[in-house]
Amino acid sequence: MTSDEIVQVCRALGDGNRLDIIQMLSEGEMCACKLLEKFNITQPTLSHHMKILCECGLVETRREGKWAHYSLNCTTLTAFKEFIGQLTCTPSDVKECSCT
Amino acid sequence: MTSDEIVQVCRALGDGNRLDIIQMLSEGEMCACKLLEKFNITQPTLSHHMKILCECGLVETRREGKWAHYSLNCTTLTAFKEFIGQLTCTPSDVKECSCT
DNA sequence: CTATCATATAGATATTTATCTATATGAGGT
DNA sequence: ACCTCATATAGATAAATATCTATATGATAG
Repeated sequence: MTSDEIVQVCRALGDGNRLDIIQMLSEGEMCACKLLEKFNITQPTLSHHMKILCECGLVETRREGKWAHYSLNCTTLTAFKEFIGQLTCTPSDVKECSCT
Repeated sequence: MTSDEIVQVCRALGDGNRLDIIQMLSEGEMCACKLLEKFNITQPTLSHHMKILCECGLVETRREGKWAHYSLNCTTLTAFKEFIGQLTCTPSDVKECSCT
């Protein structure tokens, strides 16, 4: 996963509604209509958010007749979790500032 | 860590320059001047990015004379990693769409 | 005290984005 | 064929944001 792809995932998660959607999908597949019930947004706005979540690869769509079922994409989620997991805050030795 | 705080961290990470900064700080504390050398941005722009990273709690500043040393904040980073780590993509049973 | 250096703030601007209303698409049912 | 329902797209708009130049702040050196 490239740095740009990570940025895109972070942008996607950087919205309250979308983060809530992701948390719901973490509990399993859910259809658009069900998601729509849970939020105070219009249908086109939900559609827009789902598009962003899909485009960054975090979410995938299963279409069944007129319904759209969304779920988390394991490949992307796992790669993202790995990336974040690798960040460390081990306090290294205090260094001199070597500028100038 | 509230959902809103997670959103703020994600927004902070949703920029290529800032993500790169975080990756550098993951290797240990670094001063502003050193960071500035690595990017193709002006000093005020770097300052702006650092402010955003600090405001979301991911980064902390240690001031030493005229130099500012930045490092990752362990508390926030750990909480964020935990949040992301908890997301799961276990494919649950395919459910009927129970709308109308 | 003054000049210099590192960083922060102010203000401007172009781009992105979250949201809405209106409309299109496309699948099923009658 | 036609109507209805679920979802997507188009277009508009207000708010947020990434960047710059110019300037302020505050520490250190002479």
